[in-house]
Amino acid sequence: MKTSHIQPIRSFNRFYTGILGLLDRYILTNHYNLPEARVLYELYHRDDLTARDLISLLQIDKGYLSRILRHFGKIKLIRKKRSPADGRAAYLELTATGRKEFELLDKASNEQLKNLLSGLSDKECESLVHHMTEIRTILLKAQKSNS
Amino acid sequence: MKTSHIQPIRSFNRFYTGILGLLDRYILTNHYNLPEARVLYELYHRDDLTARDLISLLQIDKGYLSRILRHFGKIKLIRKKRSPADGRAAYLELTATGRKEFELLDKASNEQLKNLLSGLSDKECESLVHHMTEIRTILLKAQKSNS
DNA sequence: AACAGATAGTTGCTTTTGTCAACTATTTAA
DNA sequence: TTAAATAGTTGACAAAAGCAACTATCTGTT
Repeated sequence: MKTSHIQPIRSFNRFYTGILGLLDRYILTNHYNLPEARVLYELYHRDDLTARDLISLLQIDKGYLSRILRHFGKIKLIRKKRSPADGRAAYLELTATGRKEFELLDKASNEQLKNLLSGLSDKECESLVHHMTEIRTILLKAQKSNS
Repeated sequence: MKTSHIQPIRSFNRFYTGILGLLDRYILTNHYNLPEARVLYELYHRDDLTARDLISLLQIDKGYLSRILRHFGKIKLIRKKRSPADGRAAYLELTATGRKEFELLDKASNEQLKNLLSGLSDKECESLVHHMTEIRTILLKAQKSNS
């Protein structure tokens, strides 16, 4: 690892922070904030998650999460099922309403991104995806060798 | 732009949100939060910025910014110079203390990133930078054609 | 010059977001 | 059976952010 690479990477990070801010900002105006949206995302994509799982997945405070989940329970987006194996834990799942709600959110995010990319050609988009995949591979390796 | 590219890009965005969170989280424990750090960054790197400039640069609420600046004034990180041309506006600049303070923060960020990348070879780092540059070019083009 | 509207920045008030520590209930291991 | 650990909840609070009203100044129009 060369020190000379640090600056350009940090510069990219600042740039990409802006991009993500742009994409998030628009979506999260109403209804849900970022942590809430992330919770919905995880619950939509994985089964048998507990609060504990979400805490380590999202790096979120357990008190804060508990309130988010209570709120989601109240507005019928999620259901809790006490684990038969462990009476303290509960498996979380989206209700049909919850799934629909996530899909709306997801669709809006797609639209927002499409909008940003609308001026690009197929080739450019493909290239974008390619570079992203590469970055991901490299950073995953970095993370792995760090743990 | 093909719709099929949307999903992998959003997946990368989630991944990179995690990376940025990792890097930010550690740095910003004490002293400054993200908006504050960004203000310091801008003031360190550019002269003759006004509050207005920071608002459009950082997309931050002017009331919130005003308080941040007042705070920075109190702890002697910045100085305000009334613009001779416009009595409402003030040019902002870091004091010597402010510059030192930013440099500490900046150094810590560098260390944090170095740490993340420590397992990578020079080649891999170079490749990382390359892909980042490409992404940036493409996204800048996308943004431009959107405005 | 005099006024109307725009702009830079500040301030008070409020809401949202997030943190912390104490607590209950349950489980695990000795 | 008891002590320590763990899952989750709750209350109290602090930090972060947003909104709208306000002051001071500037710009353009008549």
